[in-house]
Amino acid sequence: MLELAILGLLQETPMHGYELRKELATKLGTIRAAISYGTLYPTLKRLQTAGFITESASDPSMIPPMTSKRGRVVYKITADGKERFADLLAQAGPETYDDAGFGVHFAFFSRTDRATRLRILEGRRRRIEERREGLRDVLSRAAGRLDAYTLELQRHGLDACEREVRWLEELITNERSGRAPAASAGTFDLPAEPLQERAAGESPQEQPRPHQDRP
Amino acid sequence: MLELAILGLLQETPMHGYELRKELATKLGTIRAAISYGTLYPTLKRLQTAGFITESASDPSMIPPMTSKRGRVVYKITADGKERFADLLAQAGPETYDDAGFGVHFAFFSRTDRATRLRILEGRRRRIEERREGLRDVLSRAAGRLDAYTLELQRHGLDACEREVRWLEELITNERSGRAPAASAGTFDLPAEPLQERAAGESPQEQPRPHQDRP
DNA sequence: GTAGCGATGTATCGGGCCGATACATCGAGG
DNA sequence: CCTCGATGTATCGGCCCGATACATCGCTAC
Repeated sequence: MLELAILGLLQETPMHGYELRKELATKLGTIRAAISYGTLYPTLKRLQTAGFITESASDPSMIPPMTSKRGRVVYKITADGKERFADLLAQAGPETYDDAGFGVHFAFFSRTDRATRLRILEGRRRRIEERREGLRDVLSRAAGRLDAYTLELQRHGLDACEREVRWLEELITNERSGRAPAASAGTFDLPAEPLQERAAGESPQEQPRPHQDRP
Repeated sequence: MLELAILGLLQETPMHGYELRKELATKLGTIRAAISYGTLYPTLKRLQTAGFITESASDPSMIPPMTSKRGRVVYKITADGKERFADLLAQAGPETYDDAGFGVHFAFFSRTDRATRLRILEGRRRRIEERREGLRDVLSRAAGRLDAYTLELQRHGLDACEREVRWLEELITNERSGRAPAASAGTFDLPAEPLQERAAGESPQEQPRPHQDRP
């Protein structure tokens, strides 16, 4: 799973480990908080051994700070790596439908063809529906055996399942009709913020603005 | 984490591995689908070595089927194990607030004193709030850098965070006012099912049932 | 000036947990 | 009779995590 994510990010631009971890954290923030270095470095080593990435020291593209000879290692994807990435993106096994696997695949959906997107979305939906049925069974059949807290936990979990199924259904509908993914209006809207100049790479300012939350 | 769960279940009644796994699955169904045997058996061995549980072969409490000499191993909690369980229940480290840790602790809240319950609930809330703030940051600051699918993933994650915080807040309020946990009315309702006879400990019938679980 | 601090950066180690796999018994149905 | 699914115990390779160690850079504070 991590392999896919790393290959995907390195396909955009070469990076060193620290940077990679940060990008991973923002791109997959929903899935896992932050990848551990105890995972990242061994994985990078593995990918390197397999020939999917190469390392080159002291990249030249460092202008602002960093003008010294510290041992920064920049990783770059190879042709084999790109091929591998495409393979991993297209093929969907059972591990594609668990929380982590689905999250990573979804995060790279903009580089996945529609047929695969639909396949993954539907596989994930089936998975969640199964979990949901399991919880319903427990709540209706085993309810008497369980204490109030355990029951409450199941209820909350069931709720989350139902919500996710609805979300997936919406996404599937959108995919089928060829619309963009983000048709969910009102899910996230800043009150009166100027967020036009996004889609450009940068925004130089950044005022105090302490996290307004939905009106 | 698993250690806590196993000790907790064995405190209710002695069990063998297979049964333990099933109980784990229904009690922690929200948290992890089903514990792997590749996890369970080594953990049992560890607990045994540590002196928290003991194994005894071929339990006598097997009346209906099972009258043979197969190597069924029944695990029983020891006095040390009970002490250990109480310790684990009471103390809350950082791992108590991640998804798995919190879920297990919550599942045993009926055996936790109120002060600890509140501490854990609040710690979890803080954790989720941090995750939520991270997602809000990404959505407001880094939005231009990310594609529509990644953004949608973040939105969905943010939504889940906000929902969970609300859930936790409700639970905290209930704890403080001394009420039972399940005040969430209408969260779970089958269309026209008769599920009155819950809350009694038992229901004697249920005929066909090969291998009843607990009479 | 210099001492500390937080961010940047690379790397390893022990251990928990998972999926795959192997093997064996039992009751039920074809 | 014979296979199939549930019950049951157990191991192995491998991913991934948290803790830890070490080193440099730029900033602020004394």
